[in-house]
Amino acid sequence: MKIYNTLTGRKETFSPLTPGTVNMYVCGVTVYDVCHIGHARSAVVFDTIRRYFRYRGFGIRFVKNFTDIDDKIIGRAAKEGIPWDQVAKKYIEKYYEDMHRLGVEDADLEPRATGHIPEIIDIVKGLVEKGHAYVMEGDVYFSVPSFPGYGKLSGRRLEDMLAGARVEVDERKKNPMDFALWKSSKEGEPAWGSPWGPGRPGWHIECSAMVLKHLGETIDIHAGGADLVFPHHENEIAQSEAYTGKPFVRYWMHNGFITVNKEKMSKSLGNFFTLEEILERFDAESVRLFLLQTHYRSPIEFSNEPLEEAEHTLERFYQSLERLEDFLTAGSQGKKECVPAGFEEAEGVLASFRERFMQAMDDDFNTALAIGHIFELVKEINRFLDARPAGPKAEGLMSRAKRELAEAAGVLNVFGRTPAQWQRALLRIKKLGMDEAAIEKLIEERRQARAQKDWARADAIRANLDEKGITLEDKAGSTAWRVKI
RNA sequence: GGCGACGUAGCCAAGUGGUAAGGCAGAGGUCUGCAAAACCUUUAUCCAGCGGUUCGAAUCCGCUCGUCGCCUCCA
Repeated sequence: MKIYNTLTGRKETFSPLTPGTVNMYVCGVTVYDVCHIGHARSAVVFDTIRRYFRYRGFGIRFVKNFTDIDDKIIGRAAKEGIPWDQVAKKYIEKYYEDMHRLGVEDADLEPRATGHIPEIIDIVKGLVEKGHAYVMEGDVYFSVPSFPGYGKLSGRRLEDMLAGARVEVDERKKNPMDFALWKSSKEGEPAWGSPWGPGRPGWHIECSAMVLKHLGETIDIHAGGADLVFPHHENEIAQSEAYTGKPFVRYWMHNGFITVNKEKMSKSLGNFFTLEEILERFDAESVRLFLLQTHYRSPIEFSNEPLEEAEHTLERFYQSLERLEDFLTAGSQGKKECVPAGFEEAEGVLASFRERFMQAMDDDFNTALAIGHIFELVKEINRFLDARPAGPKAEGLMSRAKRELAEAAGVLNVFGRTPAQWQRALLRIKKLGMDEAAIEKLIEERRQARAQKDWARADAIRANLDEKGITLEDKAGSTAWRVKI
């Protein structure tokens, strides 16, 4: 298995510290507002990676935090007129709601900054004792020049950063690059007691504390969005390694951004789309597929078009799955065995499928390629079924195909529903104003018209449904309806 | 100003040394009462441009152009 490591800038063969088990920490969200599609990308990508590790037989301890105290939460509390911890609670709940819809599984552990104040204080104390941090009027700062490796993750040198001159000027810091480990609180702000007076933790220290407590001094994988590389992860390395004297993280993974008009989607630019509004218009599975159809490190341009394409892709998948299931359900009782000419080819594609799927995923979690392989198999299934096969040999092949698809689907956590569930979900999300019963009733009317060869009447019913967004498909013994995309 | 990434068909997107996956859209065909779907054929002599390394490069190196990111909170 190969993983691109931000620390070295290249793909490396993955081997965990303890063979067979992976310790992984993902930076979650700061809960001061609802999530946008960018947050979803990070969650979905690392959820998929976690699932793949399990699929490959690794034991994995997967930790994802919530930052539930910081300036933005305090600001939001003032704005909404509710206590800061109510802000955190509200947006944590919203986070779960959104992420569950996207098929993101809860982490094994979801620690919060405020649940680790004593651990944070211990580390800050230790850093002060070791001379890596200093106290200034109730604040504690990490001394960046005291840590020689500073800049190794983001690939920059201290001098270069200072030359940038966009660093805030804070006279109390000894060095402009120094960052807060502990912030004294003003009157009325949330505060915890500490050796330096009442205050709250700085942003970066919580992750160091939670990693250390729940996963250990050196962990295998630490992940998050690419915007966390600097300063957040750089600072985490500095404070953690200065404190423990051990390497902090072995593989750093960062996902790429979602862009809008080529620009990074962000709160400050105001060009973001919340998950709430996207999930109002698109089924969650379409969104998840949309996110996985691009390699996790590449940027994704956000717009309706690729989301609609993802719907198409799902439609194609579920239609083939339906054919496959119909074929298996019907069975070959009373039919003459027929092994079509394409049997060998189909068998070949099927036999190599799992291997190709794993090869793609082994290569830095190339979900886009893996999905491509799924569609090669889908095409082969369609082709095979087009040849009207019958008999145990064909059935055996197709039930194997079904199992293989289900297995891959389980890893990516897309393509996992039944075709009927997919259609119902589409019917709901597209708000066509028709329910299943009404559609079935019209299909029955049309069936009768067709039985009498009243083509005009049958076509009128079909046209009527088409106008409302429903396409009919006449199959061997029945008619299926589909939501037009 | 410093550091870095990316530029593949009409669109999306894989592909890091061996001769361009997959999807969408388009054209023609098979199937169908007609459709729809599916399948078949077809759609990049070529991977931003120019040089170089190599038997061989979209893939490695250099330069140019373009786009974006980080350097400030940020997934």
